Parts: sequence; structure tokens; C-alpha cells
Amino acid sequence: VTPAKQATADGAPSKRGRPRSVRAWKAVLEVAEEILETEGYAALTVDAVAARAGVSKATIYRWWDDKAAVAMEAVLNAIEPEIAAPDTGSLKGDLESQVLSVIEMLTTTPHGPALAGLIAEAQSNPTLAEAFRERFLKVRRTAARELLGRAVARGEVDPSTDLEVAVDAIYGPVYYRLLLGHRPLDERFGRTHLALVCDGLTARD
Amino acid sequence: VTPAKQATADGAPSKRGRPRSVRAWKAVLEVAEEILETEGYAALTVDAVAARAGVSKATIYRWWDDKAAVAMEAVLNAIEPEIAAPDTGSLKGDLESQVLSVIEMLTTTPHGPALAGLIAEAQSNPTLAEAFRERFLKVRRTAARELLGRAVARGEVDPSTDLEVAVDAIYGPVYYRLLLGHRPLDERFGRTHLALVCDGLTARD
Amino acid sequence: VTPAKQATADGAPSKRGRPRSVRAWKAVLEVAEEILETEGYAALTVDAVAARAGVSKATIYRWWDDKAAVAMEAVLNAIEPEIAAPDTGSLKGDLESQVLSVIEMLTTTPHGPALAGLIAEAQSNPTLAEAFRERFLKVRRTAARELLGRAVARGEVDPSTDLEVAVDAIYGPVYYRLLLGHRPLDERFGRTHLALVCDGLTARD
Amino acid sequence: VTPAKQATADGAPSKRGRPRSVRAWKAVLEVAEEILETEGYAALTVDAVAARAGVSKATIYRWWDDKAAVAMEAVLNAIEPEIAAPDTGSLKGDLESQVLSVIEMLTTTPHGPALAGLIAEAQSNPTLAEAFRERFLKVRRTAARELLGRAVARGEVDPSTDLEVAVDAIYGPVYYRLLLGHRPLDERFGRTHLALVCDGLTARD
DNA sequence: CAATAAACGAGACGGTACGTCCCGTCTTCAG
DNA sequence: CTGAAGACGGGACGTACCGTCTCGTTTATTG
Repeated sequence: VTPAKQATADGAPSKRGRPRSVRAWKAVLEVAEEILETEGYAALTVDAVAARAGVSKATIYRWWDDKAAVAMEAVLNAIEPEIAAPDTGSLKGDLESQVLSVIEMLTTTPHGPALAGLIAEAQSNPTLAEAFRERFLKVRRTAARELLGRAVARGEVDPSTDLEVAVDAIYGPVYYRLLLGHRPLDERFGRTHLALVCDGLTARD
Repeated sequence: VTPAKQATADGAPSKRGRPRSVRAWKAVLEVAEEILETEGYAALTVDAVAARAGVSKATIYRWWDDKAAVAMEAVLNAIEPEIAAPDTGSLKGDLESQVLSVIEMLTTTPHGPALAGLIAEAQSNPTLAEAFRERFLKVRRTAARELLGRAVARGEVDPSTDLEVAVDAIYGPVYYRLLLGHRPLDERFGRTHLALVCDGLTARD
Repeated sequence: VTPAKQATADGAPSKRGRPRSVRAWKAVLEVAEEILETEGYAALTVDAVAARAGVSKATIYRWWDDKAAVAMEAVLNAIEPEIAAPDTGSLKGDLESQVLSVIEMLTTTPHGPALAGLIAEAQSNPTLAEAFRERFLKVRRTAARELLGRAVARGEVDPSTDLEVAVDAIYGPVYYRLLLGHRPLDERFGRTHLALVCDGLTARD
Repeated sequence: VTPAKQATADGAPSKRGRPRSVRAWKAVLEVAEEILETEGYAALTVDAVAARAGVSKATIYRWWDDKAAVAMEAVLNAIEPEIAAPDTGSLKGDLESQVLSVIEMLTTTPHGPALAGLIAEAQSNPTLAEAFRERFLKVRRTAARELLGRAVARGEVDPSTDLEVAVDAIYGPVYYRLLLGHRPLDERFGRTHLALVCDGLTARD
């Protein structure tokens, strides 16, 4: 994970001057994550983060555009590594392996509400929206596309299938339930949903 | 559409004193809609609505719980009637008839961003979330369920299919694209998406 | 004393809407005066005034342009009535009566440092400077001019004397000592100084 | 003019290590003077001086206690030499020679506002106040006292006159007009004012 | 001629106050 | 008794300087 602002335009940190404080950087993200997890996105204020982290507001605004940027980095920092997509030998196995673990992350950890808060914020913050797509969505959609690519190679899925639309079919309903909350987002839903998607994807032969 | 608050606790309007101003009620909703459509949810402030509508803030808060309630009613007021779901004789026809018109509404009118703003707000406002589900989602999901019911009756769809999950499969990707914006939400997407869902729903026989 | 900002442009308070809170108005000025007297001008912050007065910052900024305006009104509120200028029958008597009491006010009360702080602030705040001249200086200089007018009428002072310059001769050295602090501003100084000025003013016949 | 801080505690500059940069010292004072003259005391920030002078803030704070010290040295650097007090043979002549040139300096050069800013700052900075008295006021008051001493020697002024009070009578009104701005500080005022003071000082015989 | 020591530029840091904005509530008067 | 007007307390926002603190980089003097 890289910070939202770089010391220099080309992305390489400046070698001159006092180096960025790693302590401050870590403290900000830890506190932000903690607030997000315990009190939710609405309770995340820059003043609170600064106070709890023992950091000045100026330092926060030096490195992040606004509180949304802090929130996103805090969330990504806590989540990112877990994009596992093992090859189980079948489309259904691959899908369940990946999607059920995403659902578990969204519901059994505090990251689900945090991500929802981020997506909410993104509705009125184009910069955050773009960053979210680039740094969160992209890797996950790519992973899903790879999984689908394997299924195409195996002959399970018709090669003419639009994989972007397929990825939407897989993840759309998951985020739909996360954000709208009309029905529980649980394993049972995940399995039923994936069965339906699988049928759709493999029915083309 | 009924206002969020009733005049008295028992739901019956008071008979004494000055009657409520219909002018104020309409003006508030019109101005709110106008702001939502031209400047977006973030620019919708209660002060602005009150000033432009020539209405006092107290009046707004007398009728609505908070600005989110005003926003929701304004949006619903502008959208609601259009839940058409004609019987075209086939699942695919019914789905396209309904979903493509929803997509058109979300993208060619200013209601899409307004709804997205509302959903965003709902992430930190449980009351709004519940009201949104009850007053916006419910009717649309019911309409979709009816359409699916007809397909079951026709024998196109297996009776054991979980229709709630099917509705998620239909609408989830649409709102996913609306809220995340990673890909265009257009007719082309709608048709491809619905073809996939149709295959999934009809593959069970 | 009138507030720095009026409810309406013509100076008359608006009759519509919630009236200005007298409690808030008084609390702000009392707290400001208290801080000025105990901790000095530099310690006077809008946040501190708001917090101690139980008033929101918005309320302060609604009625005063900036903290300088609050400070000035607080100081004037505490000082103003005391512009006594009794007719003692002689120029020297009149001068001592007025100037020695001004010196006493400037040195034995906390108003001296407060006024010095105000004059300091006025160096970089033209609005405050103008208000200070209008609401503090003017009345005092007018009182001094009247006193000199009586001396002219009595024949003690030559009628051709420029009274504005005479007022400067009287008060200039007092504020000079107040602001520069190179020598004590005390009664002894006042008497010696006034004797010199008197000689100058009465030497013209 | 000597800098506010010395290299070592005993006042002797260290002989080891890199010597102080004369370039930096000059650049700081030049930039400070320039800002004072063009934008005023309020616009004088240490960051701005450092940036424009191509000097680090640390260097500024190594040589001066705070920005007030920089400002004072910059002002003194620009003004100091001109304390001329020629013997014209009469009190009035000497006074006009000295005071009118001071008034000219205060009004036709940018030093007047700069000095006013310094005096303002001194109200909340005792160190600056003391330094200002020692390094600016003292020499000028001494020069005035010498001028008065000659008048006493000549028999124009009574020997019992308190010369400190006389100096206040001479310069008090000048700084009073500079700082309060209620009336123009011009040559006309200077001549009228000095005539009055002269009358007072020579009326005692 | 290296080693050493101090001053240098750059610029990040904690801190504090600023003035603005919006929320949801409260208080008056007019109809 | 409602409604417009508009002031209120609260609290977050993002900005601006302050004076301090690292860094890596000169630049003289010392050994």
C-alpha cells in the first residue's frame, strides 16, 4: 500500500529535508482503522484521529487529501493481502473459494461496514471513487477474471462470454446486499447465488 | 406518497389551529428535487432548501425527521410511478422490459445520482435505510418477483429457485455499476447481463 | 455601546425571527473582558471565549467581525462611562482633572494593557483602527477640545491655537509612555507633563 | 547592528566548524525588509522569509529568537544611521531639524508602518519591547536630550525642567499620530506641534 | 590531507487558532 | 396554533503559522 500523496510528483520520495515520520503514518492509520471498526465511518473525524494518534492535523492533510483518503488507506491496509484465488479445478469450486471468503470478510470482520462507508463517501467524492476502483476493486475484479479465464480454458465457459459482465454477475449481488441490507449477506446466500451464476455461465455450450 | 411524520401521535391530523401549508410541502420537495438534480446530494442542505422554498427550517423539521427524509421523499416523488412490468410472454422479454427501463431511468435522468446519494446516506442512517427499503426497494423487488413468478408458472424457471436470490442476481449488478462506476451502466450492459441471468434461471429444467 | 454588526443595514434590529440572545451577548463580552484583564490580549482566542461563555463560535462571528471587534467592544463596555470633564475654573485644573484620571485608569486598572493590545491589533486591522478612533478616541478628544474651548473663552489660551494639535500635545505623551514603556506612566509624570503643556498653551498672549 | 544571538554563550563565535553564512544573514534581512515595506508586518511570516531568501527556517531561528527579532533587525538595518542632530543655534531650529526629519522618515518611507508594526508586536512580546527601547528609542531620545541640553546651556530652557518629560512632549504626539492615525502626520503638524512645545519649554524663565 | 565539527537547505513535525459551514433546535412575531 | 424568519449550541472542516526537529550536504579548521 502506498500513501495517497507522494513526496514528489514522480512518485519517488524526496531525498532532501526531514524524512516522513513512519510513526505518524502508522499511528494515523491504526487509529483510523480502530475508529472505523469500533464507531463506524460517521464517527471518523480528522480531529479525533489527530488527537488519538498524537499527530497534528497539518500532518494528516500533508499526506492525505481528506478524511476519505485516510479512511480508504486504513481500510485497504487492514484488508488487502487476502485476495486468494486458488485453482480448485472447477468453476464452482473457484468461485466458492473466492466469493465465500469475501462474504466472510464483509460480514464477520468490521471491514464490511467500513467498505460500505467508503463506497458511500465515494458518491460525492470522485477522487476517492477513482482511488477506490483503482486500489480496491481492480485487484479483486482481476482475480475474478482470472478464475473465469481458467474456466474458459477448461471449456466450462463459452469463450464468447463477456467476462466483465460475468464479474458483475458474481460480485454485484454481494455488494448489493452489503449496501442495501434488504436480506442477510451470509454463506447460504453466497452458495445459492453462486449456483445460479454458475448455471448461467456454463449453460452456453 | 405520504409525509414521514403525522400531525398527531395517533396518525390523525389535528383539526384545530392553522392547517398545514400544502404550498410549503410542495415547495420543499420541488426545491429538494431541483437541487438533487442540478447540484447533487452533497449540495443539498436544509438551509438551502428552506431559503429557496421560502419555507422555514422549523417547518421542514416538523414534517420530516432529517434532511435524508426530505431527500428520499423528493426522489420518490419524482420516480415512483414508473414500475411498469408488462407481461410479454417470456422471461427474457419481461426482464428486458423492466430492467432496461430501470437502467434508462438511472442513467438518462438525474435520478440515478440522487438514488446513489440516498443509498450512501443510508449507510450511516438506519432510519433512512429502512425507509428506503420499504418505500423504494420493496415495490421494485416485488414487481421483479411477480415477473419471475410468471416464468415459474410458464415452466421457464424451476419452481425450487430462490426468487429473492434471483432478484438479487437481476438487480445487484445494476446497482453495483451505479454505485461503483467501474463500467458504464448502459443498455448494452443490460442486455448482456440479462442474457446471462436468463441462462442461469432457465438452465435448471 | 452598540454591537459591531447590526441585524439590518439601516441599524434597526430586524423584528422578524428569533431575537438576538442577550445572554450570549453579555456572556461573550464578560468572558472577553475577563480574559483580557487576567491573561492579556494575546491569550484572547475566539475558541476560548466561546467555550467559557457557553456560546458557539458561529454566534460570535455572527455579531462581530473578528476577535478584535469582540475585544474592542469588551474594553469599551468596561471603560466608556468615565469621560468626566468638570469645569474647575482653570485650564490646569481641568487638564489635571481629566488627564490624571485617564492615567489612573490606564495604570491601576487592567484596561491600560487591554487598550494597548487593541491599538497594536489596529496596526494590521484597518476596520478595527477606524472603529477604535470612532468609538474610543473621538469622545475623549472631543472632551479635551471642550476643555480647551473653555480656556480659550476664559482668555487663558490664544484663540488662534490649533486645538487638534493641542489635544495631541496633551494625550500624545500619555499613550507614548503606555505603548513604549520607556518610563513609568504615573501621576508624577502626569503633573509634570501637564505643567509643561499648560505653559505652552498659555504662553501665547 | 549586531545579531540577536551570539554563536556561543560567552559571546565569542566558535572557531570550529563551518562559519556562519553572511549570505544567509543578509538575504534574510533584505527579504524581511522587502516584505515589511511592500506587504506590511502582518504578511511577514518566517516561512515566507525563508522561502524567498533561500534560507532554511532553522537558520533563521539559529540567529534570531523569533520573527519579531528578525523584523526589528530588518527595520533598524534600514533606518538607523539617520539620527542627525545638528546645532542650529536655537531650540526651535534644533527641534525642527530633528523632528521634521523623523516625521519625514515615518511618512515618506515605508519605515513608519514597519515601526508601528514593531511597536504593536512589542505589546505582547516583552523581549522585543526591551530590545526596541534599547536599540531604537534610546539613541533617539538621547539625541533629543542633547538638543535640549544645549538649549538649557544657552539659557533658553529652565535648568529645572525634567528633560525626560520634555522628550515625551516632543515625540509623544508624533508616535501618537503614527499609531492612532486620527490625523495626518505631516510637516504642517510637525511645525505647529513644535511651536507649541517650544513655547512650553521656554516659558519658564 | 583526512577527520571533525558546526552551520547549512530542505522540509516534516506537534501544536494552536483561525474563520466557515451545516446540523437540528429554539424563540419570537404575524396571520 | 401554524409558519416564516432567523439566532442558537455544537462540532467538524481545512488552512495558516509558529517554533522545533531531523535529515543529508557543505565548508572551514584541526590534527
